[in-house]
Amino acid sequence: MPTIKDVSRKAGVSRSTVSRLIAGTGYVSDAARVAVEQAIEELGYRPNTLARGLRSNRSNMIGAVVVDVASPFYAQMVGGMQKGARAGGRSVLVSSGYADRDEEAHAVIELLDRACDGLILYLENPMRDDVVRLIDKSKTPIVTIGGDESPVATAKIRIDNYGGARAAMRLLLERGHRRIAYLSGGLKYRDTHERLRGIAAALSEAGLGLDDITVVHGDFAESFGYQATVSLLGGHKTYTAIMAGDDDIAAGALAALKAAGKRVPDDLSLVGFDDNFHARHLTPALTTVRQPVDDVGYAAAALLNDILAGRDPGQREIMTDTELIVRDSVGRPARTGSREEAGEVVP
Amino acid sequence: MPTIKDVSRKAGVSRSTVSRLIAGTGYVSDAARVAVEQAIEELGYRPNTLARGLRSNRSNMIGAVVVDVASPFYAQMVGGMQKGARAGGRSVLVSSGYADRDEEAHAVIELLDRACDGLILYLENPMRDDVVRLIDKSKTPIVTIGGDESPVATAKIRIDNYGGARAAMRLLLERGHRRIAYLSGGLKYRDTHERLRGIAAALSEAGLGLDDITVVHGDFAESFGYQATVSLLGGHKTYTAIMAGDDDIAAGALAALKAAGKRVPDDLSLVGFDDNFHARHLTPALTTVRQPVDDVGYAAAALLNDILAGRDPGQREIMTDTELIVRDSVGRPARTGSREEAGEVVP
DNA sequence: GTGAAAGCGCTAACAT
DNA sequence: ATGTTAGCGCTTTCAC
Repeated sequence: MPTIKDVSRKAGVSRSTVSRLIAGTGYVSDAARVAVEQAIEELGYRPNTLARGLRSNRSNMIGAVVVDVASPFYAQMVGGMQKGARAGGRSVLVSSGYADRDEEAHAVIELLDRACDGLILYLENPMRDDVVRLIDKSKTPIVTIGGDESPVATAKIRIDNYGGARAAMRLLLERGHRRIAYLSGGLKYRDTHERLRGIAAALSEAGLGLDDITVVHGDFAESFGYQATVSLLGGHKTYTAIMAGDDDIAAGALAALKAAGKRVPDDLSLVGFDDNFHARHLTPALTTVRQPVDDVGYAAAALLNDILAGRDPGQREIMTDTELIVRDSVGRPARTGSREEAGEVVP
Repeated sequence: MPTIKDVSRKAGVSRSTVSRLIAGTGYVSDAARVAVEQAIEELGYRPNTLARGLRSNRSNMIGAVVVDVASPFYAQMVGGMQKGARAGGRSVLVSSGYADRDEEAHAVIELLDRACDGLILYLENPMRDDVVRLIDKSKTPIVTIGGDESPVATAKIRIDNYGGARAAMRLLLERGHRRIAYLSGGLKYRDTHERLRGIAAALSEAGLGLDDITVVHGDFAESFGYQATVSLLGGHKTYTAIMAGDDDIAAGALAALKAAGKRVPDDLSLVGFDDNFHARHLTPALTTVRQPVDDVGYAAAALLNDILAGRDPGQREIMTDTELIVRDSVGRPARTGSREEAGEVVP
């Protein structure tokens, strides 16, 4: 591989001149420019990124930690980051934290070691102290997505889980549902809490509270949705609507509902969260809350580009909106929903 | 950030000793070891990857080009690569080629520039000549997934598209289907051709040929599946089974079938390909061919680890098997399928 | 406008 | 077993 030295020799100039031309910094005469460009062309010269990085202490890479790249949700987010990073001439190095504190620490350290210019962090756990210190010491700018618990964040992108959950619950309420079960994801995930707050807000607008619905805590998994729904159906209470903590849970709930001979939305309504890939493939197509994952990834990378370029990004905290995607899984409560309890009658 | 120099000073030894200890190469006395380890600990020293890479011309990164990280299929593959790479102490730098020749070239060049130790390539287009030359010049080992058209491959991982398609078609044939339509993906994708060969093989076993079924070429997209199925249904021929080039096409076909009031599998059977995330969420759950995407990613990274370590990987070409996942979308042909044409009667 | 020179942090002969 | 030295390829004062 030819080096800058080869180019300079061939062009009959000094290495500095070549360097200046490439970097576009400083003046270069036209004669020199032509000679150097030709030499580069003929030699097939490519600057050595490692050397450049060592010298300038910049790798032109953005590091990203997500829960798991293999999951469609995060994959989309990473896709957005790549596009955003590319706009600033950077690449994205991704690592998975698998929602485990030590794995997350490991991932961050890996990226820091590789001298990433900045980090985008989607973490599920509070950051380990040693990692916090490492970040501080390296002065690497950090953009966090979602959580706000990280003390090291230079800027934050937040997803409006609160508003999304509120919109979903509002829809249920507006359609007249009162006997509602919420199949929540695990309490260890931070999104869970925000969504719960949103639900409470919607309920409160209708003069209700969380106590007026049934909340079951589990995990963001299809199996939880299935089992919880089976339990719900077997219990003494009756329901006209189920809200799921995410679309996986919703898929499980739907399967259980079908297995029990319940029609959706005629007998029961169902709402999800995320607008995952499979949401619109369910039958009926799932009404759910879309998170703008790719936009979020893009915005995070763009923000980092700004920060790294010394540009003021304007805002240090960006809230991205969710969107209620109305499909076919929500209807009005069945009048005959609960003959045995002549409870609330909805118009 | 402390450097090796700081460590050596603090430990009262030379930089070489520190370097040797870290690299685990050469002898280090116990006294020195203790002193150095303590200094590293106290200083919070982390070796500078860039400097190390510049010196040794190794980045400890594996570069990967896939069609699009944001798509669940490739995301899973990348997930596998990460696990495989980590086993060898390497990270994965991913770039998307978007099935475009120049984008793919751009992606490969980016990875090469970053001094990746080896590359995993899932390309949809023949590699541009200048890129081929670049790879040759850099002597970077290459593992290709799927395609075999790349002249630069050090090793290859292949997915048995041929066997998978054959198995799917065999299933249809065994169940008695003869009026079959195949909604193929675009001819520009190489998988398309292999699958077509597999289908031809299965047909030939039954004494038939490709001419005995209807093949429609389109794109690997839901919209194509939908439109093609609408056309099929509106034509003068009748069908008892549809085989789709992938699960997206199958999803579109299913939607069109439902819209036309056809029941699956009672009126028509449907098979997909890929076992995408949504396959089992369709109603009925889709019978399809699973590609072991994550295994493939893992294997590719493991292969590269072997090659880079100078170990003989045993095989330079690994064929990974596909698996027929039988769910609920395939049945026997409806007896009354085509009253108007008293064609073949199947048992 | 251009070149000389120093040095980023590390590794690997080579010498001791 | 350890230190000395040179240099990987590049950027960046500084001097002219």
